[in-house]
Amino acid sequence: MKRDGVGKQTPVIVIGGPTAGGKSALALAIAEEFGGTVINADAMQVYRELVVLTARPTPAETKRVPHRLYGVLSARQRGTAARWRVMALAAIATAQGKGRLPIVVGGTGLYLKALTEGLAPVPAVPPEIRSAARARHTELGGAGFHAELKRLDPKMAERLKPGDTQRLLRAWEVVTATGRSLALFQKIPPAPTKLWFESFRLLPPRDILYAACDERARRMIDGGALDEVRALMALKLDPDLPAMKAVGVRELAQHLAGDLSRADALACFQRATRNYAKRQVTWFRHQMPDAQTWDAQFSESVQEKTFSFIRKVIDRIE
RNA sequence: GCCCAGGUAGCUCAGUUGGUAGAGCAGCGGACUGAAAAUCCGCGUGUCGGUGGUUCAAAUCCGCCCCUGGGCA
Repeated sequence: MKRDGVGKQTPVIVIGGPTAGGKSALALAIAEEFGGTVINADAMQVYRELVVLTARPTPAETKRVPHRLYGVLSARQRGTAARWRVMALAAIATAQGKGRLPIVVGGTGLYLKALTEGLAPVPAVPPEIRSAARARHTELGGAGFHAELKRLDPKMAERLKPGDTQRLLRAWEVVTATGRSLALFQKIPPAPTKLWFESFRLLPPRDILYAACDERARRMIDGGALDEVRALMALKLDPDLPAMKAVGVRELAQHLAGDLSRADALACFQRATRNYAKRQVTWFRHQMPDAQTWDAQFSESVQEKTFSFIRKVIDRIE
């Protein structure tokens, strides 16, 4: 949106929105129209083992236009917002170096925000401290751990709920490792990126979105998701790994283990997809307010509106 | 036809010895800075199957009727 001091630079297109809204199709269309590179901003599509379950672009699609950051990590690795950000920045630079329009697309709002607004400059927390945090949390329980954090870092404790395990752990790790509150790091203004972002969000009406979620889960289960989960389970990974938390993994694994009928597994999978989509809608509604908004799922008219918007923006620099 | 067991929120069900009802899930709203497809927070009026009755008071007790399972014929 803002391009003060960016000179003759080209924009970076950013597309966010809930799952099953057609973001990937829009990204692909833009890439073909403007000569772009699609860059994944989805926390789960980065894992190699998750293809069907994350609706990763097909080989036919990736042949039409370059796609980056899909399947670049193994499920046994831990992706993070920071790690993704580094990769995304590199992918953007490479695309621009080749004269291609970078199109960053994905449903992981945090990643998109990390890219466009930067992250707090917190030093890496040593693994020993991370596991110590976990051990301490198990030992004390949520309320006890929260009380301890209150002593170590009153500011963070105040804004976190005792049930919010994940953020509690992070706050504890950061004070323990650095001696400073995470809140302090977060107050440091991030270094400006020099990149010029043009952001879009696709927010379909709820009934259409939910129908698309149901359809998506059904297609996945019919399209090889069960085999994919079977293979993933055979890896016997730590269930705490991010890849193991992908929507559908738990539900389909339960079916494979015989604990859930196929119909029930599908119903649970669909429900989980809808729940996830709803959280994304809330996120994009409030955390990405400056984006150009289409209150619809992907369609030809959405595509046309987006194209003409981008054309206008590009014309201004020539 | 008879005998059991049920009919309570969109769904699954709680509801103590009568004091006009509440959980989980769903749904809705919200938070969100290195696990984010994660992790959390908030929101509960519904003909208690219907209808008569007993009672100051009925989801709760009694009668009749309707519906759904299961069993006996």
